[in-house]
Amino acid sequence: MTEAYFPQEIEKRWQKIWEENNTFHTPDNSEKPKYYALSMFPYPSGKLHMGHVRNYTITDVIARFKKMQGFNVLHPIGWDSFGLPAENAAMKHGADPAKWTDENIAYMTKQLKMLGLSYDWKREVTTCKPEYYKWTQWLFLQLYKKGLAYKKEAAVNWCNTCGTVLANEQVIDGKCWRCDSVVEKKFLSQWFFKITEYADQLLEDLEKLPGWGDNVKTMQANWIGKSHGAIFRFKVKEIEGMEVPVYTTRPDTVHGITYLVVAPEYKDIEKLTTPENKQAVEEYRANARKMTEIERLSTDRVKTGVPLGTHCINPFTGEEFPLWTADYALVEYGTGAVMAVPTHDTRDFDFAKKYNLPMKVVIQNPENPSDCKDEAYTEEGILINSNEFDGMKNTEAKTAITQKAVDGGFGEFKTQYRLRDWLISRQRYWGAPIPVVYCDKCGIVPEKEENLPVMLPTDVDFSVIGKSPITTSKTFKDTTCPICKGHATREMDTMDTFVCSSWYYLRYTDARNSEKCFDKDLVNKWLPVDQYVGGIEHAILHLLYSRFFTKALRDCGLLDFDEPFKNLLTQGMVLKDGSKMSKSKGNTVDPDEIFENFGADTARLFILSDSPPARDFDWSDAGVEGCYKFLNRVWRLASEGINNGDILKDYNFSFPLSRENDDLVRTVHIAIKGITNDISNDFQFNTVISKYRELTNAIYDWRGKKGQLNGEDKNVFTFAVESLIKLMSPVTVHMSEEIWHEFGHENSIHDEKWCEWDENLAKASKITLVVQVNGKVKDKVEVDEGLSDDKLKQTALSTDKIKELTAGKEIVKTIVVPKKLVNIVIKG
RNA sequence: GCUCCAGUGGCGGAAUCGGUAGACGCGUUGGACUUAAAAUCCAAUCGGGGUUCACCCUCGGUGCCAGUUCAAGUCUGGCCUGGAGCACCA
Repeated sequence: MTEAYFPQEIEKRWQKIWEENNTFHTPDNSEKPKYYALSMFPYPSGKLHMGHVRNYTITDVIARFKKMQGFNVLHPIGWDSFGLPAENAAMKHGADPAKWTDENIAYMTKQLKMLGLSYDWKREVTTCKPEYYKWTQWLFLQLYKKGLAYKKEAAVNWCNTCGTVLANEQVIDGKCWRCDSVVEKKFLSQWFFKITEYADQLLEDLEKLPGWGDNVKTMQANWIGKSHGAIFRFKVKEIEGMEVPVYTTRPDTVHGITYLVVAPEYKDIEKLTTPENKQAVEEYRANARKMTEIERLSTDRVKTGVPLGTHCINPFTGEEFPLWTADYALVEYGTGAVMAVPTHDTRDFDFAKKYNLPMKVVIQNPENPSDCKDEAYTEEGILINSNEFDGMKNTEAKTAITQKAVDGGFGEFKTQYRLRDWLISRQRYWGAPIPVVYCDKCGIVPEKEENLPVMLPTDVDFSVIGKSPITTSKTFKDTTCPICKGHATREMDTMDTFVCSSWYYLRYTDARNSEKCFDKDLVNKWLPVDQYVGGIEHAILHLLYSRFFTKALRDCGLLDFDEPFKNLLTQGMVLKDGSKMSKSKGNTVDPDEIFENFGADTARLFILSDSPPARDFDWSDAGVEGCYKFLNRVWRLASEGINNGDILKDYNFSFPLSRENDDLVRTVHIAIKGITNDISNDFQFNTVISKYRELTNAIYDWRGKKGQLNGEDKNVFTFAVESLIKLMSPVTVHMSEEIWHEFGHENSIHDEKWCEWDENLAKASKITLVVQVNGKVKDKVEVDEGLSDDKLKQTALSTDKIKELTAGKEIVKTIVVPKKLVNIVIKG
């Protein structure tokens, strides 16, 4: 065995052998229990970045560890390959998005293989290939049949730079998630998925996910935004038979209403406007349309509005109050109208102050009454000025008042969600075409399943500006109606790429099936994913959509489970010099360079070593070198062992051993136990790696003390080094394999069983007893493991130091913590 | 404003149940080897004070203030700071 460690040569060689031997193929039929380890699949942007390296290394180590523990592990990879960057690149360079995408996939595949990842490449999926998007379209049709896909005219988010609409989830701070441009509102007819129908399930089933972080779960819960309240319907005084319904979470304040607000886009607003007010209202509405989302939704903005001239009647009091329009009411939420109680709502208060509208206090804290002149009182309290409800606690009044409305026929209890339906149409080329046609006679007609896939046309002109390139195709638009065979035109929009990524994890179970989306038995056998690993940026988007898809497909009879991802690990970002790696900051580290200079094993080891997976990780060049040195140290231990004849082909030793050898064997067992627990317990790879180092240090120390090794020593030494190599094998996949073979083994170390430990050996023969006086450490004594509590107490009390400290003092009590510590409580 | 997460040496971070705070590493300093360098190895490294000064003793220390306890980084209450998410959602 060479004395020097040459990772590049070793890594290339083993990668080739593994590929030839099909080492990481996953059989569908196996006696072993299944384990599905999954990384969020990449967008083929061109090259891997360190975030990918971290993500895939974490999942790979988990997959390998589980495999060694005896599971049949599914660990697949694929490409989320539809999307704007390919199309933008095509427009810029006049290339074909398909070609651009294929080239990127080819390059990144090479990089993934260089990282030594244990993927079953036979299950690779690529969402932009017809054999995949055929099934994306097929699933769309299933949702359509279920009434979960529908088209409607709505106020939607429009990104002018990307030239397409966006889902609510893709608007961050009023800006496009991709290009950061300010998003506008447009009224367009678009395709939606009815995710709101699953709002309650999506919320409640979060409780079925103890393996998800609280941060992700609360983000989803907040996004769904369930609230309890009431609908009240107010008669319009001036218009016979006309009513304005409002949604409120504060029915208890209904006696304090002094005006009512409808959104500028409210459907009946023109009817509700008197001729005298028409001009002002029209101007206000036009102005609101012009404003961006950001301007409109800014909370710091001074509220504005104009009166409509009409009035509503409060059915609880008979009072009349004016109707206004103001853009602080949102047309998409609730009923689009708000009952305003300035005394008990800060927004209504601000508005009422500005326009000098009346206020009426109806809730009061009896101990500290407020007149609500300076600010709204939004806390709990007792009702006043509320007729028969006076004196009631407001929490109880919510129910009582709503009940009165129910009984009177002018209201009901109502649960409301913030979640909106998922807008999936995109006015872009590089996506899965929505498989519907518009027939001159039959209207909207879904494409027949046997006609799938609806192929993306290739005769398109990418140089067009201001419209989707797909519209330039001469072959795509005109078609025949599947029902009447008459003339029809195809839907020109494609699907949001998040639709493609909402089901890819299902396709891996049966990736090559050309007859079906997936085999039902296979999908139910492999799913749910046992461990999903990816970035926190998908906390709402991809993870919420996938959960919705799973539930919807379950209801279509395609799946037997409710939740796709049993455990979720959201890995932290990879930072450099304290900030996120990015091209614009110029602080990126190229994985290729690291592979070339240090090898993939060093990269894998380092990316796991310094921080727990969920935390951000600061890349440091010194840290990489430190890991490289450590691997050299392990390599030397093995190569010197072989070259000196200290490594035996098989080890074999029996107890009792000499003291030092016994200690080393115990150290190995302690390491096996610790490393196994650390991986099993939230994948604490940073402490796993520190334990690799501790074990390595211990073996070095032991050998340093021994000098020449005798027969028993060689057996123990071989056991120790071989255990170390095996424990490291999920991380340093190539080096461990190389050393394993140098030690004379014929099989792959990756087919080996994980190391086991003996509980009796996984502890030191001696323990350090800590002796405290009044809770402060005063002395430490080496004692044999397994002494009784009484014996420990006696030992503690009999040391010179403790005798001195306790002399002449009263010992109040003595607490013994078995195998650890004695605390002596003294007085005086 | 609301919600969640975090706060430990010069740095990344350790510390099952409340039981030796700072594992392991990075960095720094000193030393060995060497003509020299690289590599490697050894040692020191939370702060203040003391001392008979390689040992040792003592006090303080996990964002802040209280509390529970024989014992608190860990539990409880109240704050402060940073990060993330949501935000005119009635």
